[in-house]
Amino acid sequence: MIEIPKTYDPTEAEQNHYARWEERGYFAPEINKDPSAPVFSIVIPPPNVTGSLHMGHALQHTMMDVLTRYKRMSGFRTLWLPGMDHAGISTQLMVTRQLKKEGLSRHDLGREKFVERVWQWKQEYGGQILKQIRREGASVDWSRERFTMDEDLSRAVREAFVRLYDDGLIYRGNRIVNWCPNDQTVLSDLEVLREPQKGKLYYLRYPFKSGSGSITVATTRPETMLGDTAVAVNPTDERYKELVGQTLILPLMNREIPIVADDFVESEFGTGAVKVTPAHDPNDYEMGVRHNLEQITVIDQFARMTEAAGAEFAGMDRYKARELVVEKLEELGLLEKVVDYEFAISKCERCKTVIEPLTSTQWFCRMDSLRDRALAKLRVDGTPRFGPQVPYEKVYADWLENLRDWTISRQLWWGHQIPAWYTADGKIIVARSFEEAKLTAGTDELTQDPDVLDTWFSSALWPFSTLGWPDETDDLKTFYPTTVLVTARDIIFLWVSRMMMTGLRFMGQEPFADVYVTGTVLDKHGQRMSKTKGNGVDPLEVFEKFGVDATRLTLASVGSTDTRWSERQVESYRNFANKIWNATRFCLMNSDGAESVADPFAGDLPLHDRWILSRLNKTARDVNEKLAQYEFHGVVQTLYHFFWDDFCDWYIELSKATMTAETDSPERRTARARLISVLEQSLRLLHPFMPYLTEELWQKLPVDHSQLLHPAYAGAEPTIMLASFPQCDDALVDERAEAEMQAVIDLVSRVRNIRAEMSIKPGEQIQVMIAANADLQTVFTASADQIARLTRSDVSIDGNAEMPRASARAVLTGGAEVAVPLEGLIDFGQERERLLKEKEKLQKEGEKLDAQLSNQEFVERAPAEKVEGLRARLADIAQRTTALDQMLEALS
RNA sequence: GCCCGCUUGGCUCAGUGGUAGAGCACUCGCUUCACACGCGAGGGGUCACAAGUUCGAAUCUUGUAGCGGGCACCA
Repeated sequence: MIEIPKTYDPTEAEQNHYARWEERGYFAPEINKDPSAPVFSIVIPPPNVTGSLHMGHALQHTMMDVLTRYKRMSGFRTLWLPGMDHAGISTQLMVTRQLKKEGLSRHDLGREKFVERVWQWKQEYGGQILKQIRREGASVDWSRERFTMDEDLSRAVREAFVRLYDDGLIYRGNRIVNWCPNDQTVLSDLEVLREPQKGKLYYLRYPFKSGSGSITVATTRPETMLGDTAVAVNPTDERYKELVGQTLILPLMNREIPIVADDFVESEFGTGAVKVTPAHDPNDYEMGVRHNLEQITVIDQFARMTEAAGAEFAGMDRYKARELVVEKLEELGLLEKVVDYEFAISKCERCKTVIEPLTSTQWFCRMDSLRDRALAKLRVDGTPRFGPQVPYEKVYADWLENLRDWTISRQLWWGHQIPAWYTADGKIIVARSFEEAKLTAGTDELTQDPDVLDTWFSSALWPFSTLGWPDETDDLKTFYPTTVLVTARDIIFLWVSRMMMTGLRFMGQEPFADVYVTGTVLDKHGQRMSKTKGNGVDPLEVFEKFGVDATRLTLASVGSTDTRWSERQVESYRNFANKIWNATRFCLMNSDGAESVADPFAGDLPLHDRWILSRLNKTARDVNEKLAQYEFHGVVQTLYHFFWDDFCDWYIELSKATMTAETDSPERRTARARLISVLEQSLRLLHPFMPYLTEELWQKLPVDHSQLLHPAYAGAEPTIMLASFPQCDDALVDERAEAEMQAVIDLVSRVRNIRAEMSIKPGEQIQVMIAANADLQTVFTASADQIARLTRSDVSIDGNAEMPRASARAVLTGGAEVAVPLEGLIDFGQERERLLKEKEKLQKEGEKLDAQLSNQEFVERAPAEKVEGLRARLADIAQRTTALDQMLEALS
C-alpha cells in the first residue's frame, strides 16, 4: 500500500519536475525520434527584456503551453521557441535613469560606453521574466532561446533592411512626424495615443494686406500661428469664395500669407477658415505640399520656440509661448473670442508626453506592396485564420487597407543601428556591413547613420530570424511557417500584421497559419490591469497561494473573452487539483495486486466499467476536437466534470465494494487495475493544463510507464509529458451503457432525495423496493449491490411486489417505481404533499408538450425525430402521472 | 463621427433555433473506512428592452438602452 499526504501541496511538485524535464531535453524537438512526425511550432511573443511577468503573459503562455504539450503528447515534432525583445525605448530609459542616479547623462558616457552599459544592465537585471516563464511550467526549448539584439538576429535585421532598401521600399525623407520631446525620438503612428483633452478654441483675426477687415480662424494651438504660411478655406464656401488668392498679414510676424482653397477644410467647423502651419501639423503639412507653401519651423525638438518664431519667443516653452501669443493678440484686438473645447491630443504611448508634430528627416518603410500581399493572402487563402474570426479578421483587414508609411528610424542608441553610411559629399550607402559599404563607396571616409531601428522592425522578423534566416538552416526549413500565434489583441497591428507582411516578403510564406487572440484579464471592477492604476494581480503571488496548475486552469478558462479576475475561481481549481490528488491517493491506497493484471478491460465488463470507458473516450474525443478549435474554456469544463462527476462521484463509488475488499482476489486485482487505468488516462488528458500535478501523480502510479510513451519517444526516460495523448476509441463508446447507467444514477439520486426529505438519519439502514419493466429490472438487478451500497439500504427488486402503503414513493423515467417503507415514521399528509408537488411538476411539463404536439404546423414541419422525441416524453410523463395517481389514491 | 463586442440565477462566466448550465455564494443534513480544498440533498433565472422572421427564438434580423473596446486629419 502506498500512502501520500491528505492534501496536495503544489510546492514540491513545482520544484521537482521542471529542471528534470529541461535537463533531459524533453522540451526540444530532438526528443522526437520519428522522422516522419508532423511538425508543430510556435514562437513566443518576445517579452521585453525590461519586463516582468504579468497576468497577460501568464494567460498567453498557459494557452501556448497547453497547445505545445498537447501536440507533443500527440507525437508531433514540437518546438516552442522562447526569447526576449530588446525593447529600445524602455530599456534605454531604464539605463538612463540608472545613470541619472550617478549624476550622469548618456551623453557623458558617449554612445559606445552607453551601449556597453546597457548590455551590462541586461546581464544584471534583464530577463527576470525568463525565470518566471520557467515557474509557469512553460515547455519552451531553452536551447533555442533568442534575443533580438543577438548577432544572428541583428544580421537578419540588416539583411531585411538592405533588401527592402534595394527594392525601393525603404527610403529616407523629410516629412512631418510624431516627435516625443521627452524621449527625444520620433515615433510611429502606432506608438502614439489619442486622448481626449479639455482645452480652448481660440478665434484669431488675421487682417487683410489691403488694410481693411480681417478673416477669423479658429485654433487650439495659438502658438503655432508664428509658423503659419497660409489660411485655407473650402473652395465651395460662399462666404470666402471671393477672398481666395488675397493676401493677409500674419499678426506678430508681419508676414504676408495667402488665402488658399482646399477641400480638407470643413466649412461647418469654427469659422470655416483654417490657419495653415505646415511644419507643425500633419494636415497642414499635406495642405502645404498641395499648395507649395513654405514650412517654417517655430518649435524645436525640445518643444521650445525657435529663432524663426521671433526674438521675443525664441527659446520659450511652447505653452508659455501660447500664453504670450494670446496676450499679445488680445492687446492688438485680434483675439475675437476663446471658447471651451474638448479635443483629442496625441501623447507618447510610453511617457505620456504631448507629442509635437515636427518636420524631420527620417527613414520610412513604404507599406503598399507589403500590405497588398498580406491582404491578398487573407482574401485568397483565408490566412491567417483568426480565432475568434469575429471581430479580428475585419479589424486586421481594415487596418491594412488604411495603412500609411511606417517611420522606422528612432533617435536612440539602444537598438539596431541603421545600416546606412554617408560619404563626405552626402551620398547614402546602404549595406550589410561597414566592409560592404566601403567597397561600394570606394572610400572608408564614411559616417554611419546614428539612428537605430524601431524595436518592432526586428520583432517583425521574429518567426524566421529566430530560426536562422537569412541562412537556409534546418530549423528554418523544418519549423517555418509556424503553426499558430497566440497573442493579445493590442499588438495585432504593431506585431502580427508586420510579421505577416515581412514573412510573405522574405520567406514567400505566411509566418503562421492561425492567430489566436486571447481575452483580457480585467480587475474585479472590470478595469484593465495597469501599472499606473496599481490594480494588477501578480501571477507569481497567485502561483504561491494556489499553485501553478490551478492558476493555469483559471487562465485557460478565460479563452478569448475578457474576464474579471476572481480569486474564488482559482480557489475552486485549487480544490479540483486537491480532488485529483485525493482520488489518486485512494487508488494508491488500494493498488496492491493491480500491476499483475495484464489487460484490465479484457472480457465481459460490468455496466459501470462499460460506462466509464464510454465516458472516458467521449471525453477524449471532445478534448481533441475542442483543442483543434482553440476552445480552451470548453476543454477545461469537460475535463473538470468528467473527472469530478463521472470518475470520482460515480465510478470510484461504484467500484469501491470490489476494490476495497478485505482479501485479495482476481476480482479485486482487476477492479484496482481498471480504476488505475482510467485514472492514468485522465491524468494524461489533464497534463497539458496541469503539468506539475499530473507528472507528480503519474510517476507514482503502479503502471508500466515506458509502455505508455508515445511511439515517437520510445526509449525516453518515462514522463507523462511524452506519454500518448488519449484518443477516442469509437469501439468503446457505448450509448446503451450510458443510458442504463443513467437509470441507475437517477434511481440512487431519487432514493437519496427521499432520505433527505424524510429526514432519515444518514447512518440508518432502509428498505428500498423497486418495481420496473423487464429491461430496467435486469439493469437494476445487475447493479443491486451497488445501489444498496450507495443508498445504504436493503434492496429488493420485484416487478409484482405490493408496495406497502406506509412508504415514501417515487416514479422514475421509464416506468420504474421505488418505495421506501417507513412504517410508523411516515406522515401521510406530508407524503401526499410531496407526491402532489411531483405530479404538478410533471403536469406542467406535460401541458407544454401537449400544446406543442397539438400544434398541427409543428407536427408537420418539425423534423420527425423531434416530434417523436416529444411524443415519447409525453408518454413517459403520462405513465408516471398515472403511477403517481395510484400512489396518491392509496394514501387517501 | 465610423466600426465592433458585451448585456444569462447574488457573483464570475459557459452555452445553444426545439424541455435554461457550471463554479462560487445560499439552505438543509453529514467526522459515510480518498478528499470538510470534502460528501449527500435542495432553493434560485419571463437569458437587458421592443418589434420582426419561424411551427418554434434566450439563440437569427432590426431598432433602443447601458457598459466596454477599436479606428478617425475636423483646425
